[in-house]
Amino acid sequence: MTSIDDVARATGVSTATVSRALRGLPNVAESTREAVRLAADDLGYVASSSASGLASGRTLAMGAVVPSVSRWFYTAVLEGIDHELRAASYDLILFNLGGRGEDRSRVFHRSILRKRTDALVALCLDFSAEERRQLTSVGHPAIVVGGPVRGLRHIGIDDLGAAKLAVEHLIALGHRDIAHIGGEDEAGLNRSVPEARQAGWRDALTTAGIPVRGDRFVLGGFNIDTSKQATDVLLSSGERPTAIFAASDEMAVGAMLSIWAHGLRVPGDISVIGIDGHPLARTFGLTTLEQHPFAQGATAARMLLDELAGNPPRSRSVRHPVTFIDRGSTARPA
Amino acid sequence: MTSIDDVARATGVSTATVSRALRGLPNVAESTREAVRLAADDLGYVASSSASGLASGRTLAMGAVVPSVSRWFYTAVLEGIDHELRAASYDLILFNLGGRGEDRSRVFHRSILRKRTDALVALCLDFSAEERRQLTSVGHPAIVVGGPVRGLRHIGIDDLGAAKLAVEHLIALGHRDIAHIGGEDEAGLNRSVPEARQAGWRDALTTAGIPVRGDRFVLGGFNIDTSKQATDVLLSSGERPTAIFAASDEMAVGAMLSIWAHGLRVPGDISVIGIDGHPLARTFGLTTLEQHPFAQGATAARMLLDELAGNPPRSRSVRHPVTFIDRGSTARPA
DNA sequence: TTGAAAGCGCTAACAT
DNA sequence: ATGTTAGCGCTTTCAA
Repeated sequence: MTSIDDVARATGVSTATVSRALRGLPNVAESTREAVRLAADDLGYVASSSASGLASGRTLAMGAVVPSVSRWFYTAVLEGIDHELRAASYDLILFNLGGRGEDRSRVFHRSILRKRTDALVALCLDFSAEERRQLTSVGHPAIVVGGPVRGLRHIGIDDLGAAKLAVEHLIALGHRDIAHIGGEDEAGLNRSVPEARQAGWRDALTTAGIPVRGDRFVLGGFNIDTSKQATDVLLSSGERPTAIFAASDEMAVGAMLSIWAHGLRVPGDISVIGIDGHPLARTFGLTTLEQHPFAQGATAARMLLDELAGNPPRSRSVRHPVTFIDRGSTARPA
Repeated sequence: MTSIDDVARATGVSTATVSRALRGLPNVAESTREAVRLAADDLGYVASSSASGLASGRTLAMGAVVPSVSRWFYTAVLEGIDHELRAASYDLILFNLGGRGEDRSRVFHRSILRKRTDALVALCLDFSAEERRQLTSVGHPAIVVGGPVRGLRHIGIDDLGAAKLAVEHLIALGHRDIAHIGGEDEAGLNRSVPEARQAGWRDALTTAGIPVRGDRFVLGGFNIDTSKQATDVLLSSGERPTAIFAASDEMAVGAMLSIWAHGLRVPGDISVIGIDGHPLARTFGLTTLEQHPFAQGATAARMLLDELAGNPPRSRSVRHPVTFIDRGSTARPA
């Protein structure tokens, strides 16, 4: 491997100058910089990240801890993060907690505290007080995207408010029998999000003076299949609700499939509304409240990069707005 | 930050011994090892990856270059890779090429050759001769998952064969008017895969003595929406095909949605078959040929880890088997 | 089984 | 504008 010395020798300058020239630092003659660049290119020299990381104390990499990479929301947030990182020439280290819980502390220790990264963004994950202490002790700025957390800034939407908006939309159309398909995450992660959305459903009904019926709440698994099954149950009872508010777009699609399978129409027989802005919502003509995970991820990454650039940390959490998109899956009750 | 010296001092041994003890190397007294572990735990010591990377020449990280993280296939492969890496205590660096082509060489240079990783797996990506030369020169073993590539090993399925199987299945049911919805990748990436699948369609028809009609081939975009539109076109013509072979499961779902929207039944009026094993296939009762991206990713990662462990490189590419799953979306023609 | 010491390839003060 | 010189925190011979 060609090292910085090779380039220095080839150019006839010191390694310090090579380092400065290549990193675009000031106080290097343009002619020198050009010569160094040429030599580096010629020799195929690229600085070793271990060496520069060790010497400078910065890895130029950011870590993203995700509960899974197979869910739309997470990948969309990841893309937002990645977008900002690329602009800043930062690399992305992916820490996937996927499934098993035992791994978690190992991952945390082995990888995160090993200082492979300069900062950390966690998706819908909580940190224990101990973990936060450790993060602080390694000087790792961290931020959470998704669910709110204790003791750490976070980027997210107002889940309660968004859910209320969705249900209020249905109420405004004249619905009074509105069911809710609540989400449940496999690992018990991210519980606050489905809970907030459920609370929004209750609140909106209560505020409108509509009694909250226990049998109008069913649990799905944040995916199409289980939500479809949950809706099957909902529709098998004698009297059907006139509208369904699902805790996610995928769940709403599941509801639509169930409704269709029962020979009913959307929104003719039953109105359906979701939350997310999932691509399928467009495909299925689903009315929804879009949250913008890409933007959320980008915001998080930008905040951290800012901080790493030496700007004063913005300690405040950021609440992203949601967008109401009417695609016609809701209408006044028959 | 507590360093290896702190642990050495606390334990009263040399840093060399601490290093050996913590890494589980032989020739360390059990009592010493225990003491070192205790002290390390106590002090919250974790080795710096930059320092050990620099000293040892190994980063204990593997890079994955992906064209996008928002597509099912890629994330499934990633999970397979991640699974193996975790077992080996390797970290995963994600290089997302997402969209723009200009970025590519920058990413390649800046990140990959910077030796942040010990090995590289590329998803459905080709390498230029120059890039391969560079990879070799940094001693980076590399492998490709997905499309076949020149000059590099790759893990993948027999796309031509799988497509033939799908079409032969339809022919065996008695179909003679079989349409194909071909895939087209946005970035022009991964072109060989859709091409092979299309070739399989042609081959199977030809072999069965069925003329290949140009108007029975339409192009979708490897997603539900465009495939639905493509099918709309297919169905708007006078006489309908009796079966459709889609180049992916998502595309097959798009076809089903179009068919239903036309008031037709699957498989009553039109049979549909896909390729992939996408979760939606189950949801929609789609008959398909499952490829197993998780397994493909795992195989790739394992091969590289093997090689990094010093085992002789397996230079051969690996062809993964596909699994036929009949979910009833195909039947004999009416 | 353990320790001493020489790097690994860079960066960052401090000089010049 | 450029060079000198210490490290950064580990790993790894080589000795003991």
